[in-house]
Amino acid sequence: MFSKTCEYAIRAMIFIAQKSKDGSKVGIKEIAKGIDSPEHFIAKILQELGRKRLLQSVKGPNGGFYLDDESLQCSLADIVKVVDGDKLFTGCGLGLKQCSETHPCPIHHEFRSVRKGIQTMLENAKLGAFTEELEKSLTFLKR
Amino acid sequence: MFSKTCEYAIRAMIFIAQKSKDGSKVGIKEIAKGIDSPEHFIAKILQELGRKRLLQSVKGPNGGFYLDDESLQCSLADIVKVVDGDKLFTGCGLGLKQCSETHPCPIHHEFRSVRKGIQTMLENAKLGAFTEELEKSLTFLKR
DNA sequence: TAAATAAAAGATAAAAATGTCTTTTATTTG
DNA sequence: CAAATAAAAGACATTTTTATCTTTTATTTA
Repeated sequence: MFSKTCEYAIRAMIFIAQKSKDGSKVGIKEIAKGIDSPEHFIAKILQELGRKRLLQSVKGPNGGFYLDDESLQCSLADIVKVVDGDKLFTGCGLGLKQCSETHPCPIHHEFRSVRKGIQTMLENAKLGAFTEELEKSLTFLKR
Repeated sequence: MFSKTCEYAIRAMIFIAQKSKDGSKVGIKEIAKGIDSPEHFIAKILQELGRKRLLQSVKGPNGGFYLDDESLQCSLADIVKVVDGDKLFTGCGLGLKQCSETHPCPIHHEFRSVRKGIQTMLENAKLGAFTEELEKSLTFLKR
């Protein structure tokens, strides 16, 4: 469904969101451990998300990554678009570039509703909304 | 959503299904052209589908690939399972191996219904059912 | 201002997916 | 049976994705 890169991105952003709720910042080492990902690999991903303003960071002592109030309103769809592009939301299920509403592939119409469901779900999933269940250990991000 | 390999596989199987309706067989060259894919690459994929009995073939003059009545009843879900495995249907959206109903990731429950939608859609899409619209050029497989 | 800290950036490597080319095997037909 | 045909199989190449390691830049604190 998502690339591995995107899975890491989502997990990291949810992790940072949780840590950001009380205004604190979190270092890349802690993030990598917290979501069980390669440190430098997730660092690259976060740099990209930072450039796209989905995430904030500061260098130096007491620095780290965090999400401001606006970023906490980001949805998973926003992250997916930055990392994997929007082919999941708009691309043809069979990979046909010329596929469209008026020139559909054999599964175009069936796919439309499925895709819509994915998009709606991801757009409604705001980063700030995962904290409570994580705190209560009703959900998890590593193992 | 699917790997490129799987996209080719589905396109090829729908193509062969169409040709098989009148009992004729179709060669790998014609398939590759018909779905706009690399010839030897799709050949490999069809060999695998053949080994799994989703597809029939005969060698030699007048040989080629075809689908018997049973294979025409195959669903796209069957093909996806052979080519991409069942991670699309059962895997965690965030790539967490330990994720389950009782130990869910933050998006587990939201994902369940989306995944179910995909699975239902693919299981209901039988290879034999695409022919008519293709014949009428209401849908297409290349460009 | 010097030292320490932590992200940013760059370079390289490994693994997986995708694509191409050649040889082998099975089948049919004359 | 010999030749032609077409799939099966094997070897190899390229591209993309994923992962690792090193250097640079920015910031803070003593």
